[in-house]
Amino acid sequence: MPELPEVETIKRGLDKYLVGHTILDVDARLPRIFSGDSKKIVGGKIIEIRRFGKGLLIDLDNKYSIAVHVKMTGQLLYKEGKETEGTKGAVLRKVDIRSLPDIYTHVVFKLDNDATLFYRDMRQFGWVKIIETKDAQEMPFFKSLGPEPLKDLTLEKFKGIISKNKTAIKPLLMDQAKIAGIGNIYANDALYVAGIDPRRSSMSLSKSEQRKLFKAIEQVLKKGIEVGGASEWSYVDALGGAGQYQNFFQVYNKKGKPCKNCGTIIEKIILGGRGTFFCPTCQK
DNA sequence: AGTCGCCTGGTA
DNA sequence: TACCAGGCGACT
Repeated sequence: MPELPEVETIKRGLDKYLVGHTILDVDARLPRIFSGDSKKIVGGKIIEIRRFGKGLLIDLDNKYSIAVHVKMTGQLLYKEGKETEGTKGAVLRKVDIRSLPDIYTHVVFKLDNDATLFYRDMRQFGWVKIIETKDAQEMPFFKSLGPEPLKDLTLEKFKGIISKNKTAIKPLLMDQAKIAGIGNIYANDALYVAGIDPRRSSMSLSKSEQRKLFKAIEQVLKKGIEVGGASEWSYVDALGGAGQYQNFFQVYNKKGKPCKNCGTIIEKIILGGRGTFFCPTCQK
């Protein structure tokens, strides 16, 4: 699920529903995606959810944390207690929480008050790790992240990153070590909003283009968060609900459709191994 | 910097 | 049947 706005939406859902619960039991059904000692978190109370790039940390009050990366199809799904079961799950649209756990559910966290947290992942690319909270920043994934848009990625830092690299601008935006959180959807859309060809060498951008791209990144990420992320594929929020950013795609997944600005047909190429969509007229 | 592998499912 | 998919890491 993927990118910053989607993971942020999950985080906010977990803030609302998961914090305060005590973990009573952990059932790791697919050991390949699970690491660490599940016994360490039993009895721990969830006190905070933190997001770094596309990764999440669920902190407990006993010095342990659950680190989660959902990669392409992972989902963190919260089901409330029996007394009110269905009032949240029933309105669900993409994943019916009442049907869990199913064959794609790989970790089940049994919580107090009859609530449950499920980690569900069709493609099994994601991971769940039990770690000591103090070790989180030392994990390779979290340690390698660059600055975050909408947080510590300032225009000055962005200009520095852009001007020091000669790689194509789109793969650079998606390099988590350079900038954390941008994935394929928002990289495509931000470059469209900024009017920049995704194949351009990063260092070839003018000062004005650097500023436009910085603003475009903030704009598309903010919009993504505002509408709860993009549920074009399997992404859902913590209650199994769909986001709406797919209705606001500028160029992502729009091959063959007319550009919203000039009507030119949107093209698709492969860049850095990923599908890349752009308007050959508006993006130079 | 590019390609492949990890997996499963949806679509042409 | 072949190719595609919000990611990432380990290879060349």
